[in-house]
Amino acid sequence: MKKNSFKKHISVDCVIFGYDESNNKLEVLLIEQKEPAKKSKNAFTAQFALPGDLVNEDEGLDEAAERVLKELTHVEGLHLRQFYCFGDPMRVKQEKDREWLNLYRSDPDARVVTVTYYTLVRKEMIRPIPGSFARNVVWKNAKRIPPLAFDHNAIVKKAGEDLRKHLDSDLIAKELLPQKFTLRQLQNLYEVILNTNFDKRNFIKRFKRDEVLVELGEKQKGLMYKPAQLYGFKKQDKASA
Amino acid sequence: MKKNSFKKHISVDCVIFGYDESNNKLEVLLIEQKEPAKKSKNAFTAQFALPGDLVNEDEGLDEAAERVLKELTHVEGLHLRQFYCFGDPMRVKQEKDREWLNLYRSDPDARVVTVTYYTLVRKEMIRPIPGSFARNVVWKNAKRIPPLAFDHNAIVKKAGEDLRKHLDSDLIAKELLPQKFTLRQLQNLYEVILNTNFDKRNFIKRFKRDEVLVELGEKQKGLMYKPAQLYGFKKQDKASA
DNA sequence: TGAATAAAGTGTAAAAAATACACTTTTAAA
DNA sequence: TTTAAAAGTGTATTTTTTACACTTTATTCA
Repeated sequence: MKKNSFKKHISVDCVIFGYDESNNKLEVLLIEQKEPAKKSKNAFTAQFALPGDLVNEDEGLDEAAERVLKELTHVEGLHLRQFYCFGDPMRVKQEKDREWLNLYRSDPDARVVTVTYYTLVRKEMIRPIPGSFARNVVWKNAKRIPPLAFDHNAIVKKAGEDLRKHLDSDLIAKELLPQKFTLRQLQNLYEVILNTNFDKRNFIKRFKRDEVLVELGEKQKGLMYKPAQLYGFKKQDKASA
Repeated sequence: MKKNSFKKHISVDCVIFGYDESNNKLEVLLIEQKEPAKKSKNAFTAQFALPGDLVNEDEGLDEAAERVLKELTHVEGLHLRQFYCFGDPMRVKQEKDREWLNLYRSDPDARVVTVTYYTLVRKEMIRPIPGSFARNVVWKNAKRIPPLAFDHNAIVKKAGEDLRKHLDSDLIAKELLPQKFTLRQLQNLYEVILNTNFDKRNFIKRFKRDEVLVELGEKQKGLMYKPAQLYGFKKQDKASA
């Protein structure tokens, strides 16, 4: 086997959307870059960044994205969707990113092309753990993403566009709601992702017609006001294009 | 600058759809791999493949795709759309592709991740010229793609899906019709790409409603039967998401 | 010049989908 | 039993989609 030059040049980055039902917020999981143990001469300015990593020589792209996700969240089996490949020759050459590259990359000058993925998760289902590169892990409102390392702001933006485009056809809501949920929960989710408001009655008609929901004949319990009917998603046949 | 290991690992591949108006066929441009000048021991079995190449160290991905396209067709300014990144660690490790890799790659065992693009062109607008890797250049009906090198069959398949998905919203027809065209030409194009048949009247209603066409007040000339009204696409404002 | 040919051109009715809109019911707490 | 909070529910209108067939026009050839 030849020298392992592959590993320098391809990375994956993950945009992990976390849905917080309690306040109906959509957030993005970011890491805060870690300062090295022994301080370097220049003060290290930690930036926020997407979780990501170089792809190992023998590792598939999807697999690498899963690994990154798993290392961070200890959750497996989330559906990751590849959405774009960012490869500007200058994308890892900005001054602001220099320090971090010097600290963590065997070849800090290497050009890196990154393949990006997004996924969705219920925020309360995971307790992210900062990995080796990260000092901290934070959720940031998807509408107010701070300046990020590299070209990560562009990546988050594109991930959001893709998410909104596929929300309906991909049945993404299934990944973000509990198994049993109310129509209101479903509507809240759509409203926060698409950043709109729907009329209750019209909103439901769509799902009724498409026959994706099952009425479970159960109701919510232990809440202050009128409990709502619970629904689930129908199991769908594996018939697609 | 460090040693140039980038160039081994990232390629672009282009799915070039050619539209032949005269027989209403949609075709894909393939190269036939070239046998080396001095024959190697084993007989070289030429495969068909997508035009593509390794990305240069200082070159953007889009830029590389444009270069590949230009080298092959001598046409510039076509709109290339990135649609997926294929990175299976085994994608260039099949026995059938060994010979070609040995002949043309400085590091035939290197793992290569490929970023894929598709574009559309009126077939008669270009006369493709085989480049350095290619013995020949051929158009193949998009519905009957022969077995290709590497994972190129999967790439073509996905390109087709993406094309069909974006045909309407991306106004792709604009790239495949002459400046002045008849409604029948427009319909033929849609029919061959989507592989369906439309009712003439209903088909047109959509465009009338969306106000993307301009009636030019001219008619076809010099044909045997009733000449049709000519249309053009409206210039569109640069307002999009 | 008129008959034949080939494709262009054209409208309407029915069904389905999307939208706008407001009051009643249910539950638990006070 | 009153109150608070959210669930639940129906209809009329508009828009969009679909289905469907005959007439008109320009040209070619007897």
